[in-house]
Amino acid sequence: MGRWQPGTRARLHTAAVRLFTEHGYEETTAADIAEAAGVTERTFFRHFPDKREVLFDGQDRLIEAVARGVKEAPADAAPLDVAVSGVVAAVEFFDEERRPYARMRQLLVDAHPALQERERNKLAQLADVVHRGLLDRGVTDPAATLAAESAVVVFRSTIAQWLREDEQRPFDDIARETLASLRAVAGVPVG
Amino acid sequence: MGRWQPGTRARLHTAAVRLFTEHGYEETTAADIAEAAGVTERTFFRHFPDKREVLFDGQDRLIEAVARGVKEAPADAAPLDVAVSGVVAAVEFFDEERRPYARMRQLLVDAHPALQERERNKLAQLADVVHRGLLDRGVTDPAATLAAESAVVVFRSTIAQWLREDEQRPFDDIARETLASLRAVAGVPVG
DNA sequence: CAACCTCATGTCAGTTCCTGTCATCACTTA
DNA sequence: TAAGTGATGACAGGAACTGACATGAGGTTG
Repeated sequence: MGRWQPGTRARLHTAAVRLFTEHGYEETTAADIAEAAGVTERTFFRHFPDKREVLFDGQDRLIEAVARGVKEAPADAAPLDVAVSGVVAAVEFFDEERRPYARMRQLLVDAHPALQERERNKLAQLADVVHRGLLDRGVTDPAATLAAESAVVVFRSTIAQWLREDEQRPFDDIARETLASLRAVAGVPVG
Repeated sequence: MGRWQPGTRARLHTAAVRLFTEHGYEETTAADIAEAAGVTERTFFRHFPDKREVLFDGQDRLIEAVARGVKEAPADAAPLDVAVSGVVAAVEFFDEERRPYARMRQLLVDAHPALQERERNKLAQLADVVHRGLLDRGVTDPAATLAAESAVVVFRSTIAQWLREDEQRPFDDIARETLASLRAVAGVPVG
């Protein structure tokens, strides 16, 4: 039947965000989204493995950015610095057209446990990428895992702070500040 | 109808673990578990909010143990030490009848993304408890969050290492070792 | 140009997860 | 003994997915 429509996936994504914010996440069915995008429910699930995933479309590019950031970190940097360099590279992701979008999305996610769960999942993927990057750099494994996961902790805290300050200050400034805080918290206040 | 049966919840839990390991997680339906426990599917969902949750029954006691651990940490300890004291208090949880059980459960969880998602959720609750405990102790908020989440990182890594060593060494020994590793990774000069 | 191939989509049937609602029965308390 | 409580059964139903098969558009090859 239907002739081919360009950007079906993108249309599903934007329709989903709109319907979710207008009527709520649980109140919006996958069929509703599909209809709003002019396709069938079945097509929705061909593009996204489940309903939640539609909100996380495009995160692959963030993952890639982070991987690149880790790879391009200075060779003599400490593991945690390398890891955080990775997530700081996510600036390029948040500095595009996505700004106003990011806050709206975050509101949605924060309001629904099911979506928070999925978000943590994505952050775990981020940790995995950083982890692999560190292994490639020769960092051995207990340390690599710890550094990668700590970097994600810094990442989360940085985003939260960035949004709290209404995206005024540069993302990477806050990231470096957060990293310093983590070091302070970790205990030893040495210069 | 039915006369009251003691321990319905526990019976559902053990039946679930058995069926999951025998036939797989996705292959086992909630109705199967209910039937094996001698109740209705509806009753299953009265005891557990969803199918995954049945595998995490009893985690409340772990949460409580961690909260207690944070509360009882020495007054002059650094935030991260307090936080880790909390998760180290989870020893009492892993030192009971649960040892052989823990490994089997972990195999199940590791094999199914949906269950990993839920596990991360539980760990987030752990972080919340530690976070609240730190706030009660007067630690201010950016630091409290960072310490709490770092403690969870230590916790995860510790469990993994503990299982890797076949539960030979004491849990809290490994935890302290992991904490030292984290400090080294963070580039904090050890005191 | 026709036969062919690929690929996104539509259609339909079916399963599983999960929920609301009401009835029932054992046990408890007044 | 009457009323209340609490766990359960029975049933209906919605929403999230999945598998199988058909269709039609566009590009490729002879």
